[in-house]
Amino acid sequence: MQATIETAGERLQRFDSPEQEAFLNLWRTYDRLRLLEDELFGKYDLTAQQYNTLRLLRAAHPERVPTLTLAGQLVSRAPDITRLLDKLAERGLIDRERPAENRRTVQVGITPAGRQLLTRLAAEVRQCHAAQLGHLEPEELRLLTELLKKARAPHEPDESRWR
Amino acid sequence: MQATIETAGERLQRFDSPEQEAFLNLWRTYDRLRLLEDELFGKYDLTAQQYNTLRLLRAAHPERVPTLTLAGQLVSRAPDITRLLDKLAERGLIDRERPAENRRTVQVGITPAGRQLLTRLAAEVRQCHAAQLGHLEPEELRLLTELLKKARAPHEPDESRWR
DNA sequence: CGACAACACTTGTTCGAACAAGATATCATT
DNA sequence: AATGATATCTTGTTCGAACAAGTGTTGTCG
Repeated sequence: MQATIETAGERLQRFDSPEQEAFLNLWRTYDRLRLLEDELFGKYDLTAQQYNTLRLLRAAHPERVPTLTLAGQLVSRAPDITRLLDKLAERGLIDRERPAENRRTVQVGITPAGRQLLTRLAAEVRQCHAAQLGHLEPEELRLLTELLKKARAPHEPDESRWR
Repeated sequence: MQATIETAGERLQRFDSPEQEAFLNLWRTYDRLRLLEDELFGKYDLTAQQYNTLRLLRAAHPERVPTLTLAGQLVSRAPDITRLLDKLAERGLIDRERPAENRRTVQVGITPAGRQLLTRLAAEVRQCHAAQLGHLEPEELRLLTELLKKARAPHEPDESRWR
């Protein structure tokens, strides 16, 4: 793993602290990689968040998941989870039911059409991830993932699926 | 650096590939850390993107920067750079001028009020970055930054300031 | 010097993200 | 059984992000 040589003097002109440098690099890298995902999902009129919703529902299938539980498992906060689900439901990719025994919750499930869409997308999604990060060695990928987890660990809610 | 032990079986249930795992962790970590930034900047009615615009302009000061050059240096794409600058100009934090010798470009500069705001924010911003990532060892921070750079390297435009 | 291409934004419009307030259902308490 | 508290979404509204089309300016070529 070869480092980009950078003198302290150079770095200090552009960043106020190593923490800021790391965060801005995190943001920048996210933004660049996100571009590729958006391009792919855009072709299918999906947002990355919608795609991940479908993935989570497929993982739970044939179980259903309450709306807010689902929202808590998403990668990114989703205060407008209801409308996100509205859009998926309009397209017949998910369905919802309000059980008679507890009419407070709304149980969300993926439909056959939703699972079909995921299947149809699978190869392209794998290609996209390979294009994003396939140039890293397996060991680098593992290390990156580990450092990212450690970086956010203090900021994960206790009940988070991402802990 | 101790690894979270995770069996392959466990991981494969949640992620389709190590690349996807890395990307989703990148997204998640960005989202969590971003939360802290947003809270801080929200108090001053700034977005993170606006703050970074001001930082770039301060770095260039007393030089001015053409609008699209500035847009290219931002962390995140900004197709609506004009309106972003409009909002900062309304608040007197930046100013713009159209030089007579080349009326195509718009040269953007930071005002004294803009520099004052950055000064006033400095301590809180440093605290925020410390809260975000201060729990990592210097060596971990350096490694994370390096891996992030390497991860996005193939996806940086040639002329990018982020290369 | 006139047409056309290239440059550097600007504006129109649509859409998702965010926060707050509201609505409905159930549970706990007396 | 009525009251209030809590749980679980839903809706209103505002705002920034994104893409595409439009505008004014300068350079180039015949």
